[in-house]
Amino acid sequence: MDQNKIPQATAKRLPLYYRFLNNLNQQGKKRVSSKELSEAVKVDSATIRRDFSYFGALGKKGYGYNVEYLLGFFRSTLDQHEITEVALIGVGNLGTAFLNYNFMKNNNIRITKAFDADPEKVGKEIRDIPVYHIDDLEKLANIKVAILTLPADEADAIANKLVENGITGILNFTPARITVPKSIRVHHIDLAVELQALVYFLKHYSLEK
Amino acid sequence: MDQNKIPQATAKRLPLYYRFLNNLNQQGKKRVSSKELSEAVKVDSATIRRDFSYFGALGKKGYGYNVEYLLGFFRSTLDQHEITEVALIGVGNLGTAFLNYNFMKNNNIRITKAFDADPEKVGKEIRDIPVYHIDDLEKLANIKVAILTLPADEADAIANKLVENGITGILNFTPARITVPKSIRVHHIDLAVELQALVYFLKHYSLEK
DNA sequence: CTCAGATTGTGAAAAATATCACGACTTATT
DNA sequence: AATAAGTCGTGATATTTTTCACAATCTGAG
Ligand SMILES: NC(=O)c1ccc[n+]([C@@H]2O[C@H](COP(=O)([O-])OP(=O)(O)OC[C@H]3O[C@@H](n4cnc5c(N)ncnc54)[C@H](O)[C@@H]3O)[C@@H](O)[C@H]2O)c1
Ligand SMILES: NC(=O)c1ccc[n+]([C@@H]2O[C@H](COP(=O)([O-])OP(=O)(O)OC[C@H]3O[C@@H](n4cnc5c(N)ncnc54)[C@H](O)[C@@H]3O)[C@@H](O)[C@H]2O)c1
Repeated sequence: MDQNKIPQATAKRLPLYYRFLNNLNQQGKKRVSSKELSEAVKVDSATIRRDFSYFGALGKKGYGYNVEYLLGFFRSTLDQHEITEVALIGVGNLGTAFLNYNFMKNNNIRITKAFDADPEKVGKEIRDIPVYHIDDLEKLANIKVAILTLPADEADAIANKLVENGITGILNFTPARITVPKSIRVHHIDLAVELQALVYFLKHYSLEK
Repeated sequence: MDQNKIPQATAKRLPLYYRFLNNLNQQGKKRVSSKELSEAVKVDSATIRRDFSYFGALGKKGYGYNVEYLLGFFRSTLDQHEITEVALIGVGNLGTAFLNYNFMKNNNIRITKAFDADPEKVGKEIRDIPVYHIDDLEKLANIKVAILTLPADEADAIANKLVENGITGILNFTPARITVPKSIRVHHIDLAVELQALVYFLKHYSLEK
C-alpha cells in the first residue's frame, strides 16, 4: 500500500510519540528536543530522530521539533483526524473492563459494537455500546478491527467468522494462536506469557545489562 | 546472574513453548517436532530449534523432542515447580478483571495480594485475594513482582514506593512511562498503543509482506 | 553581526534477531 | 541389513533494529 514502508519497530512507537506530543501541546509547550522526548517515552534519542527521519526532516537543527507541527503530522499519519471504529468480541471480565474504560484520551479509536454468545448479555448496552449476538456478525457493518476477549477454545473459529465478515485486523487477548489468512493482521497480547517472561527476566537477567 | 544469557527474543517465547508443551502432554502426546510446534505457536521452526539450542541439545535428530522431557526442562527453567506470588496495584476495572481471571492454567504465577487507595475497596476480598491499603506496602512481604492497574498519574510515585518495598519487576498497564532505578525491570502493556499500532499497520502495510 | 551552545539528520558500525540449508543422526520399513 | 524418510543442531547469511558520532545548521544573547 504505502510504497515507502517504515520499519515495524518504528511504527509501533508512533502512537507513543503521538500521545506524549498531545500532552505537551495541552501543556502549551511549543518546542521539544529528541532528548526531552527520550526521557519521557524512554526511547533512545538517536532512535527517535531516526524514527522521525523516515518521514522526512520534521525538525530544525539547533532548535528541535515544533510541537504543534509534529502533532499535526502524527495526527494525520495515525489517522487520528477521524474516528476508527472497533468491535469487541466476548463481553466477559476482560471485555467489560475494556468497554467501561474511557479508552480514548488523546485517541480517536472507539469500541462501538460488542458481540457475545450469552443471551443474558445480548441486547444490553454497556456505556452506550450495544451488545449483539455473535451470530449477527453482519452488524459489524464497516468495522475492520476486532478485539478478541472470549474463551480461548472459541477464538479460532470466531476469528475466521470475523474475517468472513470483513475484519482485517485482530487484537487477540486469548492464549490461543489463531490461524487466519495471511492478509489478516493479528497482534497478540498474552498476559500470562508477559508475566512469565517478566519473572524469567528477573531470575536470569538481574542487575547488569 | 546467569552467565550464559539467552537472547531476550528467545526468553519472551519460552512461556509460549511451555504452555503448548503442557497442552501436548495433557493430550498424552509423547513426541513433537519443531515443525509441529511451529504451526501451533506460529514461530518459524528454525527459530524454535535455535531457541532450544541455547539450552543445549534437547532433541534427537530424526526424532524430534520428547514432550515430557522438554516440558520438565522448561518447567524448571521457568520456575514453574513453585508458585511465584505477584501483587496487583489498583483494583479498578482492569485490576478486578485480572483478579477474577483464573490466571493460572498451566501456570504457577498467582496474584496473592492486591492494594488500592479507595477505602471502599480496602479490606474486601476478591476471589480470596485480600485488598490492602496502598499505604500498607509492608504487606508485600516477599513479593517481587507487581502489576500496575491504577490511574496513570499515580503510576510513577507508586512504582517508586513499590521499589522501596522490595519489588523488582513491574508489569505496567498504565499509559505512564515510569522512572525507576535501572536495576528494576519494567514491561509495558499499553492497550491504546497496541490498538493504534494495529490500525496503522492495517492502513499502511496491507497485503504483501 | 558574531559567536557559543544546542540539536538535527544521517552515514557507518554494531548488535540483535531471523532464516537458510545441509551434514549428521534416528527411526521405521522392507 | 540396507534404504528411505524425517528431523535436529548449527555454520553461514540475511534482515532488522539500535546506537555512535559528527558535520550542518539554527537560535539567542550580547
Ligand atoms: N480476564 C483476564 O484477566 C484475562 C487475562 C488474560 C487472558 N485472558 C483471556 O481473555 C479471554 C477472556 O477472558 P475473561 O476473563 O473475560 O473470560 P470470561 O469468561 O469472563 O468472558 C468470556 C466471554 O465470552 C463470551 N463468549 C463465549 N463464547 C463466545 C462466542 N462463541 N462468541 C462470543 N462470545 C462468547 C462469554 O459469554 C463471556 O461473556 C480468555 O481467553 C482469557 O484466557 C483474560
Ligand atoms: N480498563 C481498561 O480497559 C484499560 C485499558 C488500557 C489501559 N488502562 C489503564 O489501566 C489503569 C487502570 O484502569 P482502570 O480502568 O482499571 O481504572 P479504574 O479507575 O477503574 O481503577 C483504578 C483503581 O486504582 C485505584 N487507585 C487510585 N489511586 C491509587 C493509588 N494511589 N494507589 C492504589 N490504588 C489507587 C482506584 O481506587 C481504582 O480502584 C489506568 O491507568 C488505565 O489508563 C485501562
